[in-house]
Amino acid sequence: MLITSKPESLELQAKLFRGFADPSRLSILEALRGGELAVTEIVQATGLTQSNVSNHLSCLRDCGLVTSEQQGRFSYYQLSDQRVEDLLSLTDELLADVAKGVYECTRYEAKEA
Amino acid sequence: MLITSKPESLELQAKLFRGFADPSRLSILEALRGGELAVTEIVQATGLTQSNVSNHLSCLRDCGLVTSEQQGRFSYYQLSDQRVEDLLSLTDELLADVAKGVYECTRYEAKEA
DNA sequence: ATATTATATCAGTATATAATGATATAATGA
DNA sequence: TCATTATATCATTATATACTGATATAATAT
Repeated sequence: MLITSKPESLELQAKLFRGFADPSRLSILEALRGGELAVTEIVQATGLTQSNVSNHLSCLRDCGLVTSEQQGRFSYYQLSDQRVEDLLSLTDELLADVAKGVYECTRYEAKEA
Repeated sequence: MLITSKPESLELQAKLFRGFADPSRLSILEALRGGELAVTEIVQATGLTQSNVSNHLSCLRDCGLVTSEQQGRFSYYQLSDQRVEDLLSLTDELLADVAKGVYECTRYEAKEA
């Protein structure tokens, strides 16, 4: 096994995963599984603030996970690719099996009572 | 669409994705695609420091993405599930298609020259 | 024209976490 | 025993980023 440190592609892949790596963004993606939604609808569906949703949507769009389309004063967002849903489904399944070990993901062991 | 904010499961799912959302951890996972490795081998394969690798391995284990087995003074790590590889493959593919838009994933638009 | 609605952006704060260097632990070998 | 090797942990620092509240922009409606 030869030595290669972190090439560009790993940075990109990490950024892609980062798009999924936040509960607020996941709730947005989850809402969008039902189809295209305007920002206000996403705000209602998730319970997040408008500002927060807008920031997360920018992130998701920059990550390539969603696409947006303007119609008048509305911006409609949707999942960009079937594989985004596939990733959500796959991790849902995976979680069902390994959830036992995912309580904590810090470098410190779970030291609760 | 009714209102539900962020249930436990979204937190867990986010943590799972977080395991993948770092270039150093991805390089470790990538190394492990070839099969079980001891920590020192991972250090060599990735070029990361021993301490750093050890911290990331703890994270990956806590996230349920890898499992470890002790043999004498060696700890052997391996991917915990075929679906971990599946997720890596799926995002590889997805990246190939949408990479154009993943240059940046900050809330600020890419404002380069 | 003015008000309202939909969305985006900004500045500031708080928190999370990646990396480092040092040290601890524990197994093996001389 | 003592040295070496393999790994884990600790404390610290620096950076990234999630969130908030305020404001800006722009489209529509009255």
